[in-house]
Amino acid sequence: MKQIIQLDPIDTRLVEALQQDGSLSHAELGEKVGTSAASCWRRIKALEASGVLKGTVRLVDPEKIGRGVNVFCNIRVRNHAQEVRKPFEDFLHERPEVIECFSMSGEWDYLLRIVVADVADYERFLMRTLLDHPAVGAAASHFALSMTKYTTALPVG
Amino acid sequence: MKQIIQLDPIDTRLVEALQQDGSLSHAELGEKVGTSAASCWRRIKALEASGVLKGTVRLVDPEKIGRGVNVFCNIRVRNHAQEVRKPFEDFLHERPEVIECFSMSGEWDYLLRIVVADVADYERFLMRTLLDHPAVGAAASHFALSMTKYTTALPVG
DNA sequence: CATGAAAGCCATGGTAA
DNA sequence: TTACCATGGCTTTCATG
Repeated sequence: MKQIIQLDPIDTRLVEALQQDGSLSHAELGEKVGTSAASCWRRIKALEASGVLKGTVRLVDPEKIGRGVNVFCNIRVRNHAQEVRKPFEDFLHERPEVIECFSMSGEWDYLLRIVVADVADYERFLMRTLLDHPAVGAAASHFALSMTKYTTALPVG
Repeated sequence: MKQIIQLDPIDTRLVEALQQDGSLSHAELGEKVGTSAASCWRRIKALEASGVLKGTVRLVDPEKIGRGVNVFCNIRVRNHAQEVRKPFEDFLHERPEVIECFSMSGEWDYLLRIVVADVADYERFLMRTLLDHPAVGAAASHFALSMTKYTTALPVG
């Protein structure tokens, strides 16, 4: 059972602010959320300790590095045994072009988001990497035309 | 036409490192990628200016704040005119539970990733918010059972 | 011309009251 | 919460390959 952490109004605004900009100083954060820098510092430490706040990352423009094409791929596994799924999931973790993977209810077992340079690049990945994996029974690919919205910020509070 | 920026080996490692941990100091980065702190500083400024590096964000554990349920929702719009799609996209930008939205090729027009607390929470969002929007013609929802992989780091180089 | 070393200033984190 | 201090990072300059 996962523990949900309750946040007071200041923590809530703090987490909102940090999700938007992780480079703010404690003083700026204090100003923004309505408390002092020292208080911010303590709250952030507590939020890190409780596991609410995770890492700080720098975001990259996909287009600028030639990874502007998003493909969603539904996967059905040959066999639902853990001995089949686990190695497949490990394999996905090692593939950097697989940005997201969800285990799904319904007709398909997994939904993957994959970033590639172009259609030919995806063909290579699909044919030579994904479909080669022994766990994969069936796959259905859907190309995105554009990214309408993408955020790492979750609604909080 | 989007411009793809070519990165030399040091820039590549720099961007890789910053995508993993955006809180490293220039000195630590220099050590990691094999150059000096000053050089790192200059390179980062250039990568920001060229648009490769975007913001720094803090990540939050979805489970810990009660947003552990992911739903993927396919949407078909009533009408493909820009006068219909644009207001719908603006509407999605205002909905914080909509984390990602892609305009899609194929049978459906949009694919949304939505984070909610539980199934009842999703029902409210679907019935009272999404399906109420005049642009929405049809919707098909798929629940994730678990998040197998999630990263913000794109493959570079 | 870009890089790396050196140095000073300043802001920041951390602590004590 | 406020005030303070010391640490360390940011930024510039300069010499070098």
